[in-house]
Amino acid sequence: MDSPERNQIGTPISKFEDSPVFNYINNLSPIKPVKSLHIAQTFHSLNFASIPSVFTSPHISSQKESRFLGRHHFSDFSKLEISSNDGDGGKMSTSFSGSVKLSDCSSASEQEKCDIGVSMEEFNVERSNGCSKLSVKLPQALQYVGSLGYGNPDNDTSCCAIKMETDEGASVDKLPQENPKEGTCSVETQGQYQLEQTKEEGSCYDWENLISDAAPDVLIFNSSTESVTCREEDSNMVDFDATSFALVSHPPQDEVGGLHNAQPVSSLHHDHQQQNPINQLEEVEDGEQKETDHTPQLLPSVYQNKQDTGDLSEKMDDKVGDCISLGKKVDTPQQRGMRRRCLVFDVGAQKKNAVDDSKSDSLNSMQSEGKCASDDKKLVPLRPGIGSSSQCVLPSIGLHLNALASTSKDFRIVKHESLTSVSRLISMPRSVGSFHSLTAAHNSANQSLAPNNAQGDLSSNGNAVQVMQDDLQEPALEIAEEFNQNSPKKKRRRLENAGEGEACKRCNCKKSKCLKLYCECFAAGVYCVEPCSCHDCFNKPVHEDTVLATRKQIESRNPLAFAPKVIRNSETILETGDEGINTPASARHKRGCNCKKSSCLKKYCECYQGGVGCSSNCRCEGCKNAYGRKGAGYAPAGTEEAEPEDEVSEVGEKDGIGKCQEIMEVHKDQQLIDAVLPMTPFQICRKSVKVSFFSNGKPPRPSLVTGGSSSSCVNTCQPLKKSDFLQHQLTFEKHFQINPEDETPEILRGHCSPGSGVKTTSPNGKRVSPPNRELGLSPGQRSTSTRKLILQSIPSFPSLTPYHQSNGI
DNA sequence: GAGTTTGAAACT
DNA sequence: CAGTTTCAAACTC
Repeated sequence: MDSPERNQIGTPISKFEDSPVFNYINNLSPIKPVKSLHIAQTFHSLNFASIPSVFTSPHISSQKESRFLGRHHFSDFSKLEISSNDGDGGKMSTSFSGSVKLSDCSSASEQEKCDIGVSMEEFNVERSNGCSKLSVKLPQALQYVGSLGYGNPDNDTSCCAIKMETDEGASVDKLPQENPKEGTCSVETQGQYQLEQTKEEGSCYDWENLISDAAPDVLIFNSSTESVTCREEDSNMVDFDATSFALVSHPPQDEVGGLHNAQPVSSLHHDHQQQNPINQLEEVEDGEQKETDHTPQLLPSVYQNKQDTGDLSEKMDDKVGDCISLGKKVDTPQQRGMRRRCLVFDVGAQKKNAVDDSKSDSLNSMQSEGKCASDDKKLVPLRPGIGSSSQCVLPSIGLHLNALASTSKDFRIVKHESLTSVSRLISMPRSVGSFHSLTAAHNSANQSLAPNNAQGDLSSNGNAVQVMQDDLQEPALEIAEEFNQNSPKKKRRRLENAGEGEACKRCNCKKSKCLKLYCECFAAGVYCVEPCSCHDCFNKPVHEDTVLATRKQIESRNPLAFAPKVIRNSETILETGDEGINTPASARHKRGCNCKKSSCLKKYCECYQGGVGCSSNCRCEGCKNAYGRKGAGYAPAGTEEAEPEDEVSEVGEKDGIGKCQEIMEVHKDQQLIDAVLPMTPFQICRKSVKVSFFSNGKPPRPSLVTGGSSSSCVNTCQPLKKSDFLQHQLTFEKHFQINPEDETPEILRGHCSPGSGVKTTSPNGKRVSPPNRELGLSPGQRSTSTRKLILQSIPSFPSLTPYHQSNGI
């Protein structure tokens, strides 16, 4: 099995040895770097192979999924691997290791364990198999492998190298033997096994070393700090040899690294997983020899972790810096692609991890929010540094999205969400998840209260998502800054200050236990988060069952209870039969308001709050809704602004039938747009439109089924000034260019917002300007509103479906 | 921050 | 379906 690879390895090794880190490691442990070279080389080749995959978006999703699935289907994995590997003895060995780990995972209840196992398996599979078969059988793992670049000659070489190592290492033989043990045993067993191995092999690892080598992942996994350590490891790797090492670690590390940099919290798991695979592979396959390789990287990190969490921030910074340096150092287009990819993966991975953690770990992690929060805080300071590098920042994008999803206004929440992954995950799945869905066929985000119905629609935008990540760096930085200020009160204040945009849902429920629609969080389909001031809150992941049951109950009463309250104009028109109002921006409240004293000029009015005009569905009295009075069509923004009250035309409500034509016209326009433009969140909203006419012109309240747009969307849009829908679309195509002021990707801004985005054509074919409003919003407000838009809109989608179906994988 | 107002949600 | 109560957000001071 000795392949030319070894020869190739030479260079990298030298670099390794030269690095201070390497020296340090050597001092710590007797292990010699020789074999590490092989490993590194192997990975390196893998990395190169992966490069091609980088450009293909599908991989990302696959990766995520693979991991996620992997956990659940470990047993299958082992089987598959075995079958595929039957041909080669060497391959068999590798596959075996993988299978073993898989079995571990399956047996192990802990996610961490599972994660490790999965990652291991993936790697093993890749190496051992190098075959497309595996990919087919194991889409998840395979995809990941595919990203590595199986088809490429490089890949083959890498595989060979691995095989050689396995063959060479006595560990290989041992692996099969141990498999039975591990199969039943948990990860811990693996650690022991490794220890035994070390002992047997004669390697003189200390307990610490063992930990780092064998079980670092397991031990450290959960804590965010550990992730940091991983990062350090990664960074160290990078330092060793920017070119070779960075590449080597990249496939996994990049993802991890990128995530870490950007999103320390969420990325943690990934890092561990990814790194673990490497380490484990080395350990398992190479046994003693490979250990040396690992030790250099692992030891430092481990030690650091043990020493202080307090230093984490510093470490993080260092790591970040390293990552950045890596990115810079290795800037070949390919690598770039890798990074991006990694980022993307990270995001997805994060979700998965978060989801997995939350779920598999069973609420524990979620419950331990407080703990997470602390970790988060630690991490927070680091972020700014992260922002320095584009790559690093990119990962953070995921957080940003999360923040957006959960609460457009407060990023602080985002932090919690990402870190804790518990409550806010819900939101994450939706927003991010939806986007993720783009990449990943199925988002696991079970936690999201509502299923990601929109995901499918969004999937088309996968590329856009990636772009967003790149573009969102600045926002990420802001987030980091915001994180620093984290008292709930401050958050609240901010929200209040933020102005109208309702960014995040934060409730203050006292008697409803956040299990009724009174609760904004619950109504929005998200779990309550720290910023909430609710009492006796049951709207938390811990009480998922209760939440679901209650939700079901409410939905049984009113299927549209969780549907967006505000409907896009086309929908509205159809539903309400109000066409008159149908200016493009004429979104309408699903049920209409019932205001009597507020004249629909205050937020008491849901229509007003949603930034939409009142419609025939409204039973309001003395309506002066600036966005459009009941019975009156939406007036062009300018008109309304000029004199909303003058318009008070109480134009009789048109009969739905009579307006059919207009409606149809609108529909046509919409269809046209849809056909031409790529699917955007906004579009999603549209699609949800249901056509239903009612003789009386008023549809039953629940008549509407809006798949996509959420009330939030509309709401958020409201602040937005009139902008062309087309323009937004174009913007979207441009890949979410970020407006410097808003920091929000234009996509987010415009798409969902019916108000802003919709410069659609009126029934007449004239362009209607959305209600601009009296609510003159400052740029900042707009941004918030836009953010909110995205997030909220997403949540609303899922609301119709059961929360936890997401796992459906 | 406390109290009031308001209208949706829930209940009867 | 209508009326009443409950609830929490919005608003005011």
